[in-house]
Amino acid sequence: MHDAEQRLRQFEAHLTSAGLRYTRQRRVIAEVFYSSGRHLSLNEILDLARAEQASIGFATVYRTMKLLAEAGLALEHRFGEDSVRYEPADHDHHDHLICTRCGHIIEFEDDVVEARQEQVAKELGFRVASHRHEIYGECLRVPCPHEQQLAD
Amino acid sequence: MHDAEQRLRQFEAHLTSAGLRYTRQRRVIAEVFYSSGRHLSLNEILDLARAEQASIGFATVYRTMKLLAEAGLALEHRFGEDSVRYEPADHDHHDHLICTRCGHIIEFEDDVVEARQEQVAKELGFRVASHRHEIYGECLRVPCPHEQQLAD
DNA sequence: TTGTATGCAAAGATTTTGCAGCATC
DNA sequence: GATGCTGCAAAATCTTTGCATACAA
Repeated sequence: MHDAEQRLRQFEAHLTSAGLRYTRQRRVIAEVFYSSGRHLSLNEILDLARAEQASIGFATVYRTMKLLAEAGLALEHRFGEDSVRYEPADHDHHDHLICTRCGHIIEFEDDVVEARQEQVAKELGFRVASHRHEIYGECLRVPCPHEQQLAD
Repeated sequence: MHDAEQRLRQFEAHLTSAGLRYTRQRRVIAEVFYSSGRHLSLNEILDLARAEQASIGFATVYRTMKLLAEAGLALEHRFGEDSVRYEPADHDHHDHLICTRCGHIIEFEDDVVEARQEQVAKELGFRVASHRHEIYGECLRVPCPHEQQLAD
């Protein structure tokens, strides 16, 4: 995984080149986002950011995450019925396996699947722009070894 | 694709066996749902149903589609940023390829992908309960031959 | 008749935006 | 000092539910 510092610099560069400002709030939000667990909801990011600066508002988190997503530095997900979650876009493409028992999210990637879906799209006359592949299932190990819970 | 009539009978049987009622509204909603295009939003279903019976309310469509989904006769989807869409569960499992230009939705299935994802989950110690695989892309043919628009 | 269903409207939940004051460049 | 940013609150969406009335069995 890329260095969080590198992502912060990329964010700053993105803002600067667009004539936007790298404010204290945006830095704090990006920091907690890149240094914490993946797949965070806006409220989770807000809580983490407020630990650094209590006055930060939800709208600022909302708009900052939109900026990060537009800059290609964060990815938006909507797993199951949940609200939007953000994930740092700091490594290669991957898909997700979601435990229906504890909510734990495992990332995976599979070249065979990737190649096949290109082929399928091609046969249907399509050029792939992006895709989303989520597997929902249950961990076979009991007790479930994944401690993270779907929060918020 | 299964006969729409068959699905209506299954719905009626499901309701009856649960002590629920097969009302005019439920019949109308199921009829338009099974005889029309796939992947309809609740408002699209409402419009179609109101063409048959103008007094039908949104809440009735909402609750009826929930019933159909619980009965396994309809599938809920949430493509991209859209609201929920329903699809008749009247044939084998398949995934979706969504045109980012016109919103047209093509169904596909690929045994290689299906088999690989079982394998991936197994390697990670998971049993697959369900999955969702959506490819977003652009149709290479110009003009786009798909006339259906993402409505509502 | 009796319990369920309906339609309306209101409540919830989440996402998005307007705006007055504030901060950055 | 101008322009963009923040935090608040309100608006906009979409989903879900309470309730009085209507209806199916």
